[in-house]
Amino acid sequence: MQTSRKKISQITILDVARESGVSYSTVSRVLNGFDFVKGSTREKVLKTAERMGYVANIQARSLAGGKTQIIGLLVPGLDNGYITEIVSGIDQELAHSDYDMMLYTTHRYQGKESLYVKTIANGLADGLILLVPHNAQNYLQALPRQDFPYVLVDQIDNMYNSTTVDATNWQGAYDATAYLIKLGHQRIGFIMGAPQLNSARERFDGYRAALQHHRIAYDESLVIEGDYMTKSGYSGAKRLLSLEQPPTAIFASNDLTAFGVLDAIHETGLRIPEDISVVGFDDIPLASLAYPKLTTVRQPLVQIGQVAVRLLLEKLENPEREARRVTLATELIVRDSSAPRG
Amino acid sequence: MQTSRKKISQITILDVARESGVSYSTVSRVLNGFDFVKGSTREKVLKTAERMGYVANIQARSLAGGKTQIIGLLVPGLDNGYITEIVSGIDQELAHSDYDMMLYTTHRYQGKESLYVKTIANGLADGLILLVPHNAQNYLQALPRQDFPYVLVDQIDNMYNSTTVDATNWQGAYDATAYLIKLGHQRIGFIMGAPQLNSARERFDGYRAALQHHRIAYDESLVIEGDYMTKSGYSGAKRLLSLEQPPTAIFASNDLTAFGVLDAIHETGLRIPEDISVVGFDDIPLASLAYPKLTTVRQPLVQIGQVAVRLLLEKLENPEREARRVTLATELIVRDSSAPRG
DNA sequence: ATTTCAACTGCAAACGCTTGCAGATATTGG
DNA sequence: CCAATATCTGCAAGCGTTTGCAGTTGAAAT
Repeated sequence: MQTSRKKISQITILDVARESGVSYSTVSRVLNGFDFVKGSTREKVLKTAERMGYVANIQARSLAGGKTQIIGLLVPGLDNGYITEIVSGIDQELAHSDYDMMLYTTHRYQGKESLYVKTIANGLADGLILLVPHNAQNYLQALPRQDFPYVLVDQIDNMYNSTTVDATNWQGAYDATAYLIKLGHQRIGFIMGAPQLNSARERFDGYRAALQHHRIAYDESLVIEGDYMTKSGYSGAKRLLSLEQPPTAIFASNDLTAFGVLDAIHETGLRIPEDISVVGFDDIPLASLAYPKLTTVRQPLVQIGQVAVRLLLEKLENPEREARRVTLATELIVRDSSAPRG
Repeated sequence: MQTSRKKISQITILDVARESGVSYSTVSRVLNGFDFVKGSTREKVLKTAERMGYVANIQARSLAGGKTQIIGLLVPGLDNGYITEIVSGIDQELAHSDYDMMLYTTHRYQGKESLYVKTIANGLADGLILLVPHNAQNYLQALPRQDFPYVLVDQIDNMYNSTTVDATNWQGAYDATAYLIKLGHQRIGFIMGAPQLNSARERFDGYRAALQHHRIAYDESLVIEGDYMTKSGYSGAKRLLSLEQPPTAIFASNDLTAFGVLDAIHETGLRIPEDISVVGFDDIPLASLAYPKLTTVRQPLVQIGQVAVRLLLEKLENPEREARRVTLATELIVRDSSAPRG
């Protein structure tokens, strides 16, 4: 048997009730802002609670069926500017609300993912934001109630008609590719993201559409499957550069990947952008600090987070509200890593 | 009155008990790994729980006095590579354990800080890690039990004899300053961090000690009070550069500040490092991506997080364990932003 | 075959809160 | 001044667990 953890003198609703001479249910009602409590009583209770340093016990509140004023946030990890930017947006927006954030990292470990969802939805939180879950369905199945309020970020799902926030992945990729074509590039390498994410697929589609639209033949050897990580950009670029006829530009599916590409190119001694252009996607803070400064497709990451929160709060306020999908616009940011074909 | 949230069919310990034909307390004991349960019974219960998709209700468990297997983490915000690196370390280390992380951001808003501490320590989590709390005392006072297990990161406190992890701030600053002096710099600007943090004070002391030790007169006009933010680096550098006799090197108290310094210098057209050297502190991931690559004092940020977790887990396993302070070594990383005085 | 004891299992209370319902207290009109 | 009503308050049950204590079982010892 483990050491039994003695609960020492927590100040409870009962203490506050005793101290202010009312019943504990009245205290509860005051604390929850219900009507039917005389103004003077309310004042008195509030003051006593304050004075005694009362802090509600969330677990008890939740157990009893009350609101926790917590919203859960599930992210794969924190090792990535893309995610931390969105989290930051969520955090900012939540700071204006009465809700607190509880963040869980899954490390993409499937076991934990659905466990967390269940735990959170069991009452630990009032709502849930899922950040790029690899396969949303798995998560959503774990929801104990169909109507538990949640929002999906950057991952659509076709099965459950979920409320979703994402960006114009297709259009962004199209724009970037078209921009490179306009610069005179014909052989444009593409390093894809993790194919199970639909952002990756959409960007790929955008890339192909731009090629086709400009009557450039699609060359499979120029497309490398990656996983949105720096390493895959590095190895992908290495492969592209070793082709008999290497590309004159590389479009990486995200900035992290682009950094790997930058690295690989630097190693070969080629100059950027004189010898080869590089374009990324996301515009994480690092992008403008890289050398050379990265041309990229900006996703409004902070805003994505903010919108996710707003949608969730809407849903929380009005559970009847139907699901909707908000897609924010991307924007091509031209910096120093791209130039006309030499 | 708000909409009452109906609890829909959560699978409880009772369901599992009924299904496997034992009492609910036996199920509880199986789930908590206690002895005194027949092997066959244990198996059966485990299997049934698995099959039924049972997930423990943390709130109930906590209320009843059990362990939550959650450790709380309080950080000022997520908008800072320094913090996210440490958090990442914490996260990594926790991933190997049976504990989950719950992260709260305080935005340095005092009201929330002690509220969170109370909430968490009320049983929501089994332990607590405090990341750079502006004034640790405030937090620690809020602890309902003196012996609630917690660890302070990068902030010592003299009052409560807390378990602490930090880095050799003094030595790191001393080393950086001495390095600049060795390069021939005599007028070395210093931009301080938020003075209420003792890391800021220690670094300042290290800077002064190095000057003194090398018999360079301390010049107050070369020291600017900052707050560890990029903006303060920018404005601080502007001020330093507009001195009649501007410094030939600037030591910024952290990398974020150094980025501001870089910016300000770039604007004036001065070259780095030919005209002026810049040194930072922390070595956040951005540091090696900045232009020019930043010379800086590396703190083992990820490791700091990991150590914090390890100390906390130790304490959790053995509550009798006395508090201790672990100070990790810093290391000067020379990159491209510093050079001999021209 | 009985007793004895270890090995196991179950009951019930408790954790701090919310909330339906009933009861109490003002407040008003007759 | 009383009844009727509106307004407020309190009791008690219940949320899903843990755990002390008492009870049951079964095998070994007599």
